[in-house]
Amino acid sequence: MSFKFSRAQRIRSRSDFAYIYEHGQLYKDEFFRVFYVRKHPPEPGRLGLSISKKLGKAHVRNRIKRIIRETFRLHPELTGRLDLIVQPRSTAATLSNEQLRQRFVEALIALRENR
RNA sequence: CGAAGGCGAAUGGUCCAGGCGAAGCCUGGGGAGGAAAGUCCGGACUCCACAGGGCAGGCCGCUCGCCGCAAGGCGAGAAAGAGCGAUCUUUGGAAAGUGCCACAGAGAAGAGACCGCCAGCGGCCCAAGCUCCGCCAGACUUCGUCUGGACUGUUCGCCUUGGCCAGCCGUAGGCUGGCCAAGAUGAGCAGUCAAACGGAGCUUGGGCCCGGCAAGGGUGAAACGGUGGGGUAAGAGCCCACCGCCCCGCUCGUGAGAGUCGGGGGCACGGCAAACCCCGGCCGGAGCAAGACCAAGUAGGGGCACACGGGGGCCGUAAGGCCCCCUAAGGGUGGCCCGCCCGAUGUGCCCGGGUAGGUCGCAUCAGAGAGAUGGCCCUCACCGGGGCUUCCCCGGCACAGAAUCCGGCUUAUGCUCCUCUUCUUUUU
RNA sequence: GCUCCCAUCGUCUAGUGGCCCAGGACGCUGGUCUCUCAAGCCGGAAACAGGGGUUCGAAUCCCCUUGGGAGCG
Repeated sequence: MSFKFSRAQRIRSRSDFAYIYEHGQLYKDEFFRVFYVRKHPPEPGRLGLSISKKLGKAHVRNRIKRIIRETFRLHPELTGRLDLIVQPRSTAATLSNEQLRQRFVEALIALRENR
């Protein structure tokens, strides 16, 4: 099985973002806000990231994005059939890499049970 | 993540052929920085109907040389300042003009006289002494001579000091008014004693006014040369010597500047230009979300208004600067003027409608287009700590990440290496 | 990414080189008033984002840093 993060797995167009913000559901916890939409013809999940400059300088935001993307790639069983837009909150910048991974997996599990 | 290559063939355009060729899959060279950062200066590039001259504005500023369009950098120097020193910091013009220099202080820019010092001349007042005249009293040696002409009390006015009270402003405290006490002084009245004062001149001392001085005190961030001598009523570059300063010349240096040089000048010329400004150099404006092309879509939309374009005073050809009135006077030249250009066209306002896609710009092998360059493990090197020390264990390794590119500046930073020098300590 | 703007008591602000160890309002706080609270009256604390420079003197002028905010086809 491939763990690539192909272009099809990314939310890219402005209209897709607008649709998910408009029609999606919202999950919130201490570290993330996640907008998500369940797709009825089952398709691979897609991910969009939105990080405010308030979280830190460019290298800090890059680290958070990489860890979230990595977690998304490694857990297709949690993200299938979902379009996600993840907004990390400013508390996420204080987490270590390992903590960030764990918290995001926990968030995805909570999100699945919330359906 | 990905240039490139291979497999792949949907779909599109064409009458046909030929050719182009998306997604997906495979291989895959290569893949963050010295600051990629801040966006503080520049440049390339693109557009702005854009050939030129200017106004305004911006940036830069010791000298010479080199590199550069420029910003800036490098090297060698100059002056001033800091430091024991190595070294570091600063840099056009204040004698073109305008402006500012609070408070304090006498005076803040061709300044000033508060305290202070002062001879002579001058004016006024007071005190003391002497001389003279008149007046009074007494004594005596009787045409006159000698001696003396003061003190005390009280009333009123004014001044000073102290105390108390009231009002006002206030942190202290101050101002105004009233009362009391003391002192000084002027006028009136009274008393004592033998008697109860007037004038003129000179000298000395004191006070005030007019006047001379700018040495000293004091204020300030800053006070219009310093030291010594002469000089004077007291003083002063008033004069002199030395030091300092300014100007001119000469010499040296390409120059900023320098000189134990020569001459002149008694000396004036304070600070601020990161205040306006002046001088010199450079710059047209905006910015890759610039801009170009393709596709789709709309409409070659409708209505109303406007049509050479203000006036006056001073400097200037004009922009511009200062002041006033009237008001919104085609548009473009992307701050403005001249000039130039457009004009069945342009602008302003109102109403209505459409797009939010793609490609290029966009990279000399980093390069996307919701934005890659990552995580974990192993090994080695380095740094710190510890231990059972040819080894082992634990921890650490910064600042921070391209989005058109390039040149600088500034700021943030861990470790390693190299070169030169100073100071301190120790040893010799 | 590019181009700009702003920062003064807890909040809103005044200030445009010296009169400012920074003024005002609301809020906070101590006292007074009241049976109590509020209002009123009297008083107090509280700020120039940070650093460096120019100047005799900086909230103000210049530079750097930090933190907020706005615009763009």
